[in-house]
Amino acid sequence: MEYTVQKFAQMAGVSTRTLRYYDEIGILKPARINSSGYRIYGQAEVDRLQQILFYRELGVGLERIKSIVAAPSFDGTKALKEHREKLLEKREQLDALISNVDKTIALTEGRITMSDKEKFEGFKQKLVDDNEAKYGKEIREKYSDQTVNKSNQRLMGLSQEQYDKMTKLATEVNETLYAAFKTGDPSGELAQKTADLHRQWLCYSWTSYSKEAHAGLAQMYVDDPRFTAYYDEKQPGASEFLRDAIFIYTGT
Amino acid sequence: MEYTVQKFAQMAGVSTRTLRYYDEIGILKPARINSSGYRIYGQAEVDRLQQILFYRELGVGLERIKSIVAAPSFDGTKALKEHREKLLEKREQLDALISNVDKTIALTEGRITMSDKEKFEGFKQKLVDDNEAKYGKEIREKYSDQTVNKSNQRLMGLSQEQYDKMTKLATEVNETLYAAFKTGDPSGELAQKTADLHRQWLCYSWTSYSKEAHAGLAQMYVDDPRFTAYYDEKQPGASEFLRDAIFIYTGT
DNA sequence: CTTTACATTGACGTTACGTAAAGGTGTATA
DNA sequence: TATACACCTTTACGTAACGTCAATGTAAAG
Repeated sequence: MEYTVQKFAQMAGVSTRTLRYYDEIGILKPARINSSGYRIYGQAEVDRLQQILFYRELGVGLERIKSIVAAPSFDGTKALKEHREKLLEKREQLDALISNVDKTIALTEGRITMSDKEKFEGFKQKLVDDNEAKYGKEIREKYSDQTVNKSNQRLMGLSQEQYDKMTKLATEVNETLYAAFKTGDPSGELAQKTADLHRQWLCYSWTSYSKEAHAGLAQMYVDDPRFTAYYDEKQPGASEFLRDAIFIYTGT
Repeated sequence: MEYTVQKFAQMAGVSTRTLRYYDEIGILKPARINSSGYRIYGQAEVDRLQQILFYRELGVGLERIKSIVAAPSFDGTKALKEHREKLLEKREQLDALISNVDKTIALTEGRITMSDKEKFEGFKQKLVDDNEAKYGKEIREKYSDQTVNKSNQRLMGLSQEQYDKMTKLATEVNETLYAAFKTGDPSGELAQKTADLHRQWLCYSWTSYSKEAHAGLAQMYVDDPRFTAYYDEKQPGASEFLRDAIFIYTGT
């Protein structure tokens, strides 16, 4: 497939000016120039622009991008896997920011207090040195693997301590739910405590917490037989009770 | 609490130059100037800078930010809730980018094909007009609520069509798993199809897909009695079989 | 054959600061 | 008391990554 500037730009979601600029600074030259002097882009340029945009998204300067993708040792696949890591990091930062906003909202509503320092959590970019991060990871993988349940933990990205807490929380949820169910009141103290424990438990496996998602999951506990079977086994109707409690907890 | 430029900058994670610039363009003036001409910032400035940085993070220009936060009708709490929405949107975009990277990696490994257009998914910023988005949402909430299972769908942010597909997929996963289990081979075609269907199903409830998380969940199916109970009920050992299939599928 | 859409190369403008220069201030230590 | 040193000030020029004209040539459609 061949593209003229405009077609190319439209498809990739950049401006024609950007493409010309990229040509100018030599970061992305067209495949060829036709008889009228038009820039014609081909397949290789499509893929290269994609790479460039990945780096750009991560805040890398064009000059550095140039030296990266122009290097003869440039390994596209490896770069992609690194992109992936960085994007996940960026998502963590974004999650931190979101939780910051959540906290700030709670602050204005007078539910909590926040230090000045906390107010800027999530803005600061983690400027991790590539090599350090990589070696650190290798070391961690090498030496932490002797612990039990390693595969699970590692896959979920949890530390031993976190994992222990998580399983302990799961037990607590069950116990509290059982006790709360007997009161019959989903808005009661015990039921609300169950909901809160459940939220805490969730936070170990969720990248970020939102009331809506929590409530959605609660509904799914009722709709999805997998969960219903589990909770209702010991106590028929427990799934619905838990859902009601969570709905009240999240204010849905 | 009072801060000099440096203290303030350090706490907020910005440069002193930035603070001076913000003073210069009148977007954030210090509370007062002391006898030596030093800028002194107070509590109000801390909160204001936080607001500014929220907007900046969203890519809003300083000139626009100025007119927003300087407006006498400026409602901090309302603004925060809007920030939250925008940040969630941004996260969706980021998730799209991550899934793009995942796809591109799969592409280089020859597992799938990708159109040129797909290659740029997630880069384009959704430039939603505030009002349109708001009205559109209100309208959607008003008129879509007559459908069945509304609460669940709405809470999960799914359309009727999506929800139907999701439940249909869940059934398919079960059926295929049952058939695959009988073959006894987790690397076989049927088992791998099960894993793929499972991935598809996941994508409805997960904000983003990653192999690691998928594999992690598979392990949890074995460790967490909630899931084990469900899958093993009809077919003892099904949970572990599914986990093995997914481990192979994700290459873990 | 004309209109319209799209291409080209300059060239200057813009945003949000970085970076240095030249100098005043506050305080701990020799 | 001197002086070192970290901190503050303003002024001013530099920069990255384009946006935005302007002037002009080309392709395709009616």
